[in-house]
Order: sequence, then C-alpha cells, then structure tokens
Amino acid sequence: MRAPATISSLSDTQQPHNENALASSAAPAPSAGARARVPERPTLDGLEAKWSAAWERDGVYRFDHSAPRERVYSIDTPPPTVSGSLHVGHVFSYTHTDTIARYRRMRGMEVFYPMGWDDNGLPTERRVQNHFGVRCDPSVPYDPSFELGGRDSAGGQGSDSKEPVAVSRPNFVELCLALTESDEQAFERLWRTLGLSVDWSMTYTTIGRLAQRVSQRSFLGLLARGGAYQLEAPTLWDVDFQTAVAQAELEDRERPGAMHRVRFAPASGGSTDGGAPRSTGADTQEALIETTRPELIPACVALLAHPDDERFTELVGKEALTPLFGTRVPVLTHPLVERDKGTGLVMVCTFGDLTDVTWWRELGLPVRSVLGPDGRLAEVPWGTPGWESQDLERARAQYGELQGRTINQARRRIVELLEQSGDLIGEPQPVTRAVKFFEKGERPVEIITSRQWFIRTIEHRDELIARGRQLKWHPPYMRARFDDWVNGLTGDWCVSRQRFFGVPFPLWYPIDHAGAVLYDQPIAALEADLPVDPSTDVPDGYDASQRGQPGGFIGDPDVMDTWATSSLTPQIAGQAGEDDDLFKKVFPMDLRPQAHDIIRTWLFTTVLRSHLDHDELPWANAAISGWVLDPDRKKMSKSKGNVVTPMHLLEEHGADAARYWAASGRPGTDTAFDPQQMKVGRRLAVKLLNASKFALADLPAAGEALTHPLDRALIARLAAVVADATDSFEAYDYARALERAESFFWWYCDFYLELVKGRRYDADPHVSASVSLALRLSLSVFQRLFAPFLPFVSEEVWSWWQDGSVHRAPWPDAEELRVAAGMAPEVALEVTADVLREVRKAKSQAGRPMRAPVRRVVVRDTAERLAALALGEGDLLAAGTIEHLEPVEDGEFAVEVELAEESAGD
RNA sequence: GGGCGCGUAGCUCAGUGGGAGAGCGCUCGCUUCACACGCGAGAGGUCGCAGGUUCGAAACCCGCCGCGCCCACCA
Repeated sequence: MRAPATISSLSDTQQPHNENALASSAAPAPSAGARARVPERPTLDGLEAKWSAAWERDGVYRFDHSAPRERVYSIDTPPPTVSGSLHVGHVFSYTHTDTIARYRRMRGMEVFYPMGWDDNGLPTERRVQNHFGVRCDPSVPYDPSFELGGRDSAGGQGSDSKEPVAVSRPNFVELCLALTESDEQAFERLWRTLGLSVDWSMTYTTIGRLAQRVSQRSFLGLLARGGAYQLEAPTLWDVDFQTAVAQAELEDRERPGAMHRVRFAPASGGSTDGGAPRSTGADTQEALIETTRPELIPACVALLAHPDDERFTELVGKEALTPLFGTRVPVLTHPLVERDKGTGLVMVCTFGDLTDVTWWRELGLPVRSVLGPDGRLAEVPWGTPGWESQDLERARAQYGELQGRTINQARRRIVELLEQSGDLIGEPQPVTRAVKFFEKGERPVEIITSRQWFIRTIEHRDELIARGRQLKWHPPYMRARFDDWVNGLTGDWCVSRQRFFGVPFPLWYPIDHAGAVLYDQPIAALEADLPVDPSTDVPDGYDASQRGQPGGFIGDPDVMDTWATSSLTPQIAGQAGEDDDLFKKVFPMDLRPQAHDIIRTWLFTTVLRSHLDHDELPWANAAISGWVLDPDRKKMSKSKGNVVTPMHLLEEHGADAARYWAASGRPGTDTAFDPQQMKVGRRLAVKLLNASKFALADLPAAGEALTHPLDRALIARLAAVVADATDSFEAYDYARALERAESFFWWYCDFYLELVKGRRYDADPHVSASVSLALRLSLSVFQRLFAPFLPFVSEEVWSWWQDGSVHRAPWPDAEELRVAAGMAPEVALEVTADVLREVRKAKSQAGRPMRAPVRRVVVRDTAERLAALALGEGDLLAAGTIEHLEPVEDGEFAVEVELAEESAGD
C-alpha cells in the first residue's frame, strides 16, 4: 500500500496504450506539467465523428493477438439479422454489451469483441426475391456471367407483369450477398456512430466462406461420430416456404376456428385384417368425434378413447367408417386422450398435430397422408392398399371435391359435404384456439412426412441441463427459461431446410444403375475442399457429367437451418479449425450477450453444439437483456408502426445520450422507450464537459498531498463510489454502476465544487495546492467512471489533459483512492453540505440570489458534528457568503440564517 | 394448465428488516465569475389488496388481484 505522499509520483504513470495497465490505476496529473487545453466553449457537437475516426486511426479497440490467454476477455457478439430493419432495441442491447467490453478493457483485458452479420436464411431470400424479381431453382446450372436484367429500382420495365426469373442456387446466393452487403454497411455506420468498441477487422458473416467451412466441418464431425442422422419421418412443415422447420422456430398464435361434431358410422362385417378383434354382430353404436380440422377426415387412421372411459367400452376394439369416404378405422385407447374434451372420442389423422404423431408412433398406425408440401390436398390412390373404401366410387367423388384445394378451401368444402350427407351433427361452434406457426410464416405449420437431417438432442437432455447450471446467468432467473425449454423438448433437432440461401449440406448421394438415389450411403465432402456446394461441386471420384445419371451422384439439395450456423458463432468468430492459436485464446468465451426471446434458439443451440463438439460450455457468462417497450408497455415492432429509426435517434440526442438511456435499463429488464431519459443523459454529458472545464482550466499547480479535510473526505467518498461501481460491473450490472457514478457526480457538482471555489481561485499556492490535487484526482476518476457509458464526451474531456485514449486508461482503483484520502473526516463534508443546503433554502425562500450576503448562521448540532463542521468552516463561509458562523451544541440539527439587509450590498 | 418476472410520487424507476427516495414533469425563486443544455427551493405517495412472522415489513412467508413474458399433447 502506498502512503498519501506518493500521490505526486502518479504524475508520471500516464501510460501509452494500456501497457501493463493493472499496475496502477490513478492517473490524475497532466503529462509533464503541460497546461490542459480546454476549449472556450465546450460542446458535444461533432464528438461522434471526431472520436470514432480517431479510434479507428489509432486502433484503440484492435484486439492484440499476442496477448496471453489470461488477459483475453472474449465476447460472442450477437450477429444482427441484416435483412431486418434497425430498431432501437439494437441500440439498447448492444450498448449494454459495449459498456461491459469497455469496462473489461479498462481493467487491462484484451477484449475480443468482433461483429458478425447474420445474413443467411429466409428473411434475406424473401427480400432478394422481391427486390430482383428472381426465384431460386437448384436445377438451373450456374451462369457465371449472369447479369441482373434491370429489374430493380430504375428500370421499372416489366416489374409487375413478369414471372420471376429462375436462377441457379450460386447465382441466387450472389444476389443475396450483393443485397446484404449494403445492409451491413448501414449497420456498421450505426454501430460506429453509437460508439461500439468493436474490432472491425474481425467481422464475419453467417453466409461467408468462414462460416460455411466451420458449419460444414462441424456437421461432418457430428456425422462421423453418429451425432447426426437422416430420417424419413413426419416433420414440421411450412407450406408457404415449403421447408421443414424446427420446434424452436414455432410460436403460438390465437386463431378463430370452429369445432365440428362429426358422426362415424359403425363398420359392419368386422375388421379387414383378420387379426383384430371382431365385431360381435349387430352393434350400431355410432361414434361421435369433435374436430377443428374436418378436412383431415380422409387422413383419419383411428379413433381413440381413454382406456378407463366406460362410455366407449362397447366401441373399443371395433371399427368405424369415416364419413364421406367409407374407410375402416379401428377404435383404440390411449392414456393421452382426455375424457372431458369434446365427445371423449378423438380422431387421429396423419397428421393434424404433434399429438397425432405421438399416437401414430405409439400405436403403430399406418400413414394415410393427404396434404402436399404446397399446402394443398394432393392426389391419393383410392383403391390401393391403405386407401380402401366401402364405396370406392363415392370416396373418389367426394375426395375429388377436395383435391387441389388449399387447407382452408378444403375445410369449407368438406363441411358442406358433411352437411349434405348428414354426418355433421349440429352447427359448427366457433372457437378460438392457439395454432402453431413458423415464426416467420403466415399460415399454420403442417406435419408432412419427408426425409430430413437431424442432430441428436434428446439423449443429451440431462447433460444440457447440467450445462445450464454451470453457466453464470445474468440475471440468474433467466436460467428457468433454458430449463423449461430443454425439459420440454420432444424430438431431435431437425437441421435441414428446403431453402437456398444458407450453408449447404456437404454431401452427395450415389445413384445406382437403376436410377435410385442411395440416401443411406451419403458421400461426405473432403475436409480440404470445404466449403462445398454440392449443387455445383462434384464429389471425389466422380466427374461433373455423372450428376443425376444412373451410376452417378446427386448433391444434397438442402441447406442448414440458420440456427445450425448461428449456433457456432463462438467457433466462427474464434476461427475454430482455421487459426487454432486464436481459437485457444478466445474459446470458451467469457460472455454471451443476448435477448431473452432467443434463449430457446440461439443460446440453447450454441450450448448444444459446444457440448457435442468440445465437451464444454461455449462461454462462462450469459448476459440476458430485455426488450424495448413503447410507452404502452408493448414490445416495439415494425408492424405496430411505433419503431423509431435509431440513426435519427442518435442524431437528435447524441450517441452518449442514447447510450445513457440504454445503460439505465437493468439487465434482463424490459425498458420503456423514453426520450426524456436521453435528455437527462445529454445533460449529464454537458455537465461532464463543464465540470471538467471548471476543474482543469487555469488550474493552479497541484500539491503533493491532500492536506485539507474536505478534500480528503471527498476522495474517501469517491473511493466508496468506485468500489460500488466496480462491484456492480463485476456482477454485470452496468446500470447500477452508472447510477452510482451519476448520482455522486451530481452531488459533487452541486456541493463539493461550490464549496471549494474559494480555495480553487486563491492566489496563494499553499491554499490551492490541496484542492488542485483533489480536483485532478476526482475529475480523472469521474472521466474514467463514465467512459464505458459516455465514450465520446469522456474521451473529449480526457483529451484536454491526458495523452492516449481514456478507453485504454486503467479503471479507477478504490484502494488507491482510500490511501490517498488517508484518515478522512467524511462527516465534515456531510455536515458542511447540510448547512449549505439550509443557507440556500433561506436565500431561495427570501427570493434572494445565491450570492446574497449572510450576516449570521447559527448551527445547532451534536458536539461531534460541530467539530467536523469547524474543519470545513472556511469553505462554507465562502460558498455561502456568510460573515459569521455560530455553533451551538444541541442534540437536534437546526440552522438559523440571518440574511444581510437587501439594500446594503447591492 | 405449469413456470418466471413485475406492481413504490402524474411519468420512468432505485430502494430487500429500523428515517419513503431519485430523475423527469409541475410550482416558485435566482442573469452566482464551469455550465440558462444552468442554479436553488417547494408541492406531490394508505409502497396492488388481505393475512402472517417480527419489538419493528415497501422489503421476509402465505393467499388473492392486475400486467408482461416463457413453456405445455391446444381433438
């Protein structure tokens, strides 16, 4: 520990960038006696442009690859979806992360803080299709000289009448890349204006070659270890995008529907296959079911009752006939059937919902599929096995009324048919029920049987729960959402998508001499060839002419789920398998910042992939930010029309002010969008300018030590604030760190600065020496405390008197301040401020100016506080323009103020 | 149906066992030599409701009400 006298030696500790920054954290004096360069009229205008250019030029945020592992703090930055629009939510959450990054950097860490752009996936495809008027057709060969036909912007010709132009997948991907590039530039401009301390030399994209190599390499590894498999199975399917989707991508939406009560006639003559229990003869009990999806009646494969439901004991074991189609279906039991729902009897279709899949699987029911991938009822082979009917002609005729129609059209039609046949009992009852949608889709998801790739997930459930406990969550209660999700998983992760702008599966399949594709014998790409696009690249041992030919090969047509790439952001940013030295330094990462709505997707899948590939957590900490709500407490969204353009926000209020608002939102908490808070932030920034100007302009020489009791008390209180802010940052509570620094700073300006003005302007250097030192120390601390939040104004005021960037200056150290303060009489500052407040009140209530002279002040207080008051008496008399101070010992604090006559002085 | 979070001044929020607070807004006053993007002062609250623990509850426990979010096999 240092003695107070050594403070003066701190004047030479000013360091060039962060060299061994942990060694010392107080840097109060301007370098080598140079006078501070304080502008005549300090302003916030133009600071964003000035300092973001300077930071870029000086490489202030450049990651030092030579730093040892122990000094690296790595951040798994969320790559924003660039084809989406920018909104204030981005400003909000990215600011949170940036304050943490800046704090760690000032703590002497080399911060690995890359930016990524999430440009693959459906949102980009949709924009490209509309923007360029094209459609991707993987069967079209690549055209290297493909030019856009003037379909975009200026031309205008044909944009309304023409069919979309079919282009190859590589050409389509080129168009996606072209369009996302301009989006990415807009994002980068915003981030730079906001002051994110990102190292822009490490930017990646989720469709880039690096991301593709890492994704394909990871997939091939899983495949080789048996962690990935393909299966022909019922899959969640979006009929608009015509692709499989994953459980994690579903959301519920309330939709109006109708409940239909439908009659199934008993099947006479018993079962068609001899094994099943036979009807005992003349039973005539009808089976009534209720359904919201009558259009799936032709896909019905069974009726189910609860095993204990006595109402159906007669029926169970027999068969019923589907109305209209006359297909025999067995009546069975299953414990998942709820007796009090509907009629107690439920129709199982292939497939109406996920429960149907469960029943189908567990009861070994056949598949009778009517829905095509385009969401229309497909042609079905009546009369072939599985499509029998009591009356084939009628079945064909009735089904003909439905075939080719969309689900909704078919539903309307079949209700009419059921009415006509008398199988609809009563009127359909309107109901509102939750329906599962693909989160980006516009029609409910269906379940369709198809061949897809899966990553094994379910069997790792317990390990994943354990990983969740290992991870430090900020705030801690967010872990519950992870646990909920993992415990609720019902199937492995389907990662294949029947789309184009994504990472292709690095696989081909042989075609046998009869022309059949051998899906169970995939040909994996060679590691050295990654990334590959199997739609244009040729597997080892084949040549291009064999594509699609008997004895040749065919490429896997699918791309990976966007989360299959995003789940590897730590590996992509850290260049796993590309730059092992870098990867070892940054992985596992220190921090994953993200919003709470994608815990089940991004956070979960990243934990899973890291667990499968590296057998460890991808990061030590997860900091979960909330959302930005509009003043009505609803989530801000484009569709509600309440989105404020972030760039406009930064221009109007200034980046520091916007950051102040963002940083006031506590971790994990949804926060209302509030321009008022930005005005408050701007005031704080202006205050820092002006307080710095006061403290630094023409400041008399600093002394060796803090000799005045009020100065020592101030530094002691400051030490406590630094300790509090530091503890808060260590707990990832940037909002608390800001709040502590801010409230003390306002107190400092209102009381301390006013109290010491007399000594600060005193011509006698013996009088001004201590306060000069205190002002330097305190200003230096405040400028650094605010640096993570208000990087622009902090850098500005720091530059007036210090070399190097404040953002590479050491974070203030509470212990050093305590040592400098020595045995500080903190109560002296308290009681002096208490009396000053009373004097101000008296002047205010008398309507007099603050400099109005005071003849006499009587202070009643305890002996202890009066003794402390004596220590600050000189400053108090000057600040309050008081002639006489009269202490009276008394238990109760009370102040009498006698103002001088108004006419006399003025 | 299950879970998580929230409910404190008109607004945005801090406060987790012992004086009910901050900022904004509002009212009044002050051209004070860092700052009028300022300074000073003031008004304003049965801390969602009801019980319990405790000498003492805004805080801890139980129940209820309201809001938000997540999850669920929602026929």
